[in-house]
Amino acid sequence: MHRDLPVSLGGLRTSELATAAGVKTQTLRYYERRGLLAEPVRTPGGHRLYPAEAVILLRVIKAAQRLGFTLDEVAELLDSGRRCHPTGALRERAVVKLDEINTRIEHLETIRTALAGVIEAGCDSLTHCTCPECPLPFVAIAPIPPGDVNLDVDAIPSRRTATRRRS
Amino acid sequence: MHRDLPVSLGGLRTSELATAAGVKTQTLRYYERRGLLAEPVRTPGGHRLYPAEAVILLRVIKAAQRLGFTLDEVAELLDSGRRCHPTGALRERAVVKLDEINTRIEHLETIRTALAGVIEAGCDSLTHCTCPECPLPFVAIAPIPPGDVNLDVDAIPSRRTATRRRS
DNA sequence: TTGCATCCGGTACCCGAGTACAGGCTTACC
DNA sequence: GGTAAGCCTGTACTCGGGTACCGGATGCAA
Repeated sequence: MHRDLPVSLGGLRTSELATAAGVKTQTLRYYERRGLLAEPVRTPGGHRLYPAEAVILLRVIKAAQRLGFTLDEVAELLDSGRRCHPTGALRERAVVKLDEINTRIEHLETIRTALAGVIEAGCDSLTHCTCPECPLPFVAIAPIPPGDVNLDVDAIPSRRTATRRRS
Repeated sequence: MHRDLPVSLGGLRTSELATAAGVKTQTLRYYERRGLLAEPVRTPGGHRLYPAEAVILLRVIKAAQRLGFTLDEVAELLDSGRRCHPTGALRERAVVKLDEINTRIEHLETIRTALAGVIEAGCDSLTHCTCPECPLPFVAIAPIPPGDVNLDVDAIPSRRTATRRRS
């Protein structure tokens, strides 16, 4: 292998990487804190110098986000990908995530149906609707779905901070 | 009209209303701060005494939440319902909300398709996938959908606080 | 060498819908 | 009167994914 073409003579500066990956410079430091980006080499003065591969890594992170993974999950997937030979980790995660997405779609479809009913019936007030056979009281029967309209706060065991470092 | 049956002799205590409506007592005070619940009468000692209708109001709020409305929207709908004769406000809001819900469902369906593709192809790593014709790079093409997986932060003009009082 | 752009770490803040806790007061019952 | 339960206000915290701002240091070109 020959040497790579010189990339900004020694690495990418924070703003160069940010521009190349389409994120803000603050986001890079945020990802570093979260453990998604390894701490890069520094100049003698303390400025970060990223390797060219960092651009690809950031694209991968964004792709995984688009698939519905949280940054914590992305970090874990990247970690398990680094540590060992290919296992089923990604696949398993994807299957679980798919299930999650399906559940959320179902909840939203329930809402859509109820909302369409309210529109169709011509409801004109939450409290004193004058429409005949008003469906509003029946909306009260269904539970409030988690995760979409209201934030889903169950299944969160450990307290965490946005400024934590990686384990 | 005869007098209502005595309800706890003068009104509902905070915990009585909370229990009757299926919410926490703190939530009642939170709703009061948000302007969803009017400030109730107090005992000489400063304890809140709610009218019996408050239970119904809370059920209405919960029903509206189930339809996908935020508390701000619910507050507005309740307000416009109180101020004037039935207008199309609720209907208009519901139509807009329905559109919102549909958009979110579409985003989630895009994610679902991509995720199913990843599972079907048998991807085993985010960074070094060994599967043939890996779909992962193509995931990078679609934009990150707002509102669902990542929080939607556009279209927020005014700064607001959770502890504000109603206007 | 001067001047300006960029970068540094640290902290605080945003969204929504609550929840949690501290320290003090009131109410109700015995 | 004593005591326990409930209520009060006020503040801080949760989730996730970043943003915004600060004072100070560094990098680079003219």
